[in-house]
Amino acid sequence: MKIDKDIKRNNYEGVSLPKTRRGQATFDRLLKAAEDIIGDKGYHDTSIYSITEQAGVAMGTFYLYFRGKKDIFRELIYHIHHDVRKYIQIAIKDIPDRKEAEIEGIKAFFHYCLEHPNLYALIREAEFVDIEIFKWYYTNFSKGYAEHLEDAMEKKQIKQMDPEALAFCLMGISIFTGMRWTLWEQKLPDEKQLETIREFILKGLAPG
Amino acid sequence: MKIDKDIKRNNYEGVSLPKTRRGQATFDRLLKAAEDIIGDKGYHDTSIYSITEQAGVAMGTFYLYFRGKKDIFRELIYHIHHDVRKYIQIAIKDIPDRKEAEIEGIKAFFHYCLEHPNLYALIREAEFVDIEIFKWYYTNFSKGYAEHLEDAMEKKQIKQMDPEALAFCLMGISIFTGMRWTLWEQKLPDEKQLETIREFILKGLAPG
Amino acid sequence: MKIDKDIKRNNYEGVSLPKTRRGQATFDRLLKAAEDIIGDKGYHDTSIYSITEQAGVAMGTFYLYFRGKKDIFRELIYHIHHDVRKYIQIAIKDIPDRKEAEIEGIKAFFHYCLEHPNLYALIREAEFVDIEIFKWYYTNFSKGYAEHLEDAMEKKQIKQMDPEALAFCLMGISIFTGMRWTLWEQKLPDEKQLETIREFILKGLAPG
Amino acid sequence: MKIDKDIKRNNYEGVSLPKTRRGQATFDRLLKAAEDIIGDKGYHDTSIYSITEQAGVAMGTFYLYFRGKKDIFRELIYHIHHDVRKYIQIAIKDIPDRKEAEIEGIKAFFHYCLEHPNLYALIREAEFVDIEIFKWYYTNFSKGYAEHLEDAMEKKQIKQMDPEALAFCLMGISIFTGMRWTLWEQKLPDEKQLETIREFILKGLAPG
DNA sequence: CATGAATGAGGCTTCATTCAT
DNA sequence: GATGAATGAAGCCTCATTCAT
Repeated sequence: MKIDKDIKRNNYEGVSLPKTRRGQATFDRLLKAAEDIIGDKGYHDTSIYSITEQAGVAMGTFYLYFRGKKDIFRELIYHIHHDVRKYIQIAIKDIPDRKEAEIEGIKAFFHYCLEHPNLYALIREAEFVDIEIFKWYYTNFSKGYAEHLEDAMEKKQIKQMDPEALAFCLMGISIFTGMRWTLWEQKLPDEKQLETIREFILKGLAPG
Repeated sequence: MKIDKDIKRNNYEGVSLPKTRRGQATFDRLLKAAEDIIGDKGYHDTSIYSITEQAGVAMGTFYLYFRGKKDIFRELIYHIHHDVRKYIQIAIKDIPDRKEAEIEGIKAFFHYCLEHPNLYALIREAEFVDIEIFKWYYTNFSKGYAEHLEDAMEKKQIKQMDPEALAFCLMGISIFTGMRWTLWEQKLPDEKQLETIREFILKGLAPG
Repeated sequence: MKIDKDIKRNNYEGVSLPKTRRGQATFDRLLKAAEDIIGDKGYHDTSIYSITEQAGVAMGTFYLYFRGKKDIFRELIYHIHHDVRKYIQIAIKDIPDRKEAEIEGIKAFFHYCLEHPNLYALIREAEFVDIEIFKWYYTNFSKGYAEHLEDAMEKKQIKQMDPEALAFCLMGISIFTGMRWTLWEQKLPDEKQLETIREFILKGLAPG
Repeated sequence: MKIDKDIKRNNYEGVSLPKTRRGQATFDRLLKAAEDIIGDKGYHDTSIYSITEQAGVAMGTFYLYFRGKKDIFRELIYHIHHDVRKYIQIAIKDIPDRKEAEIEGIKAFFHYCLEHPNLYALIREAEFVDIEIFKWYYTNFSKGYAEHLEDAMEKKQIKQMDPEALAFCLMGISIFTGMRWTLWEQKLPDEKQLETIREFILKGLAPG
């Protein structure tokens, strides 16, 4: 898995970055409050007032930095995107074998989901808040994924297949399984289940 | 894949079934209108008024049959659940080989998604509207799936593995891939992509 | 205290009396239901639907007998009026001394209030539902009261004073005290308190 | 009669006090409008919209200061409570004789009722809007009253009796009589009637 | 006599956003 | 940069009453 060097961030589209240190602190508090509350109650049940209250600022302040409610949500998605990628990258950076890296990447993803129970849910919720950011997220993510798979195909570590379709298969497994164990039980799949997932993927990818 | 013979329907929780023919017609019109509009604009952007308007009844009539917006949404999910299962069941009922049936079931699911572009999205949206119905849906669905897989394992058609984990892997692939091609391009994965999915799954399931 | 021989009841003003035995039963059930529910929750928090439901009839049936919500309320007031008077009359009918009869009448009234905790409250509520019926009730009641007092004045049993003002003083004491012990503690004033009330009234009324 | 020096006001239960001068002005206008309209049409026939309209603010503004209609009503009751007590206190502050003070207190109360025809009715209506505030009102009022009577009993100005029962007798007379002449005729009882009330009370209270 | 579906005005409440300070 | 009062449209829901059967 690969991390975008730079997530394109347009400073003037819905979000106005602060210019002073004090402003930066306010901005950060707003974002943190949004993460907490939207993460907890979802986008639609979160009012901007509750965000500013939690952040300890006045209502008007919100609009100094964000054009509206959707914009802070989008900002949140960018942050999660960045976080997840970094988290996974760190987990797999020393694994030379590609197939093994895939498996470990998925496990890392599970861990992320469990550590931030409602954060990753926001990615899924994005489909119903701002479809464009949702598509951006998965397009972006899958591209990185697909490149990796192509690499591995060239090196004959995995079978030659359509990289995008394959990427979505693997993402589907991770995301859906991750959701299942996060929402239902808030724990990892047990050993036997992990082994099943691992085996299914490894055999599915195996060359020949 | 297996279809519940009967979806348990609790008549007295949030939904009041009509007692006369006239009432039944009204009820049906409301449900159809909800399907159209919620399907089109999503749960949160749909007002109850717009549903009644489309159904050609007065606002108050809505509340004769549903306690609130969530209740008609839940009713909709029950219907979709039933529809999807029936659709898939019909598609695979004559396929004797289990692995082949899985593949065809997934293809049928893709077709369903494409034919009802925004209906299946409601299932995903349910996570953010009524988490219980969302969990009910996938718990229910996965049970049927897992039973089938167990069958196939006993018959050595597929490898012995954890059936639930495997069911969620396969569902993850279908649902995520289904979403991808529905949302991005409104068409099926192309031949090469379908072949990739097929091969990945078949190899992943293969015994030995 | 005296009871109107006949409470004027206009059969065609808001209330349509039933003509058949079956109708009479329905009418009675409606009235009983209204007494229960309005007594319990007050006029404004009672819906006609809840009355018909409790009475076991359909909504439309209500309008066969009552023009609207106010009309059944008014009917209730008539009934309570009649009840209260009868109750008191029975309690004092064998007491020859007028002053003693007043005291016993008040005690009987307290008992009525305690036995029908929320029925007498409806009389007070009438001020805010239908001021005319409210005024009717107390005008009527006070007239009977005043006549009695005049009688007693002629017989020199009590001092010569303005009968109406006196009637309202005595009613004020009964009603306000009755309300106090009903609402706060749901029991009678204790011995010492009763004795205070008794003494205060007797001395106040005493001739000379 | 005695006036609370300070009416306990809980700032954080249903009422949010404004923080700026501008806010205070708005708050006051809302309260004044509520007094006018609820006083005029009663609690149940007053819509929040009509209050805001009269106050010249938008609907939403109401909810900046009051959680709901009940809360502004309660606020009103506090104000009336305060007003009435002050009004009576002023009227009797220079009267040394206790029995005479009682009589004058009641007359002052009559005047208050006539000057604010529908304000005191709100106190009675409170029984059907918010029973707790209603009980608070009379509990509070009667306590002051009873203390006064105890004083007078110690000084042998009036007979030794149960102070609470006596207080409710006197309050019953004032309130019921006050209501009678306010509602029926909007004038004071005439000379003869006043004299009757006066005599009845004075004799009733007389020591010995 | 009785039913119960349908009406629709009316009221309540929330909340994203603006704006004067 | 920050405040917080004010807005008002938008949506929810109730319920007295009517009417076709």
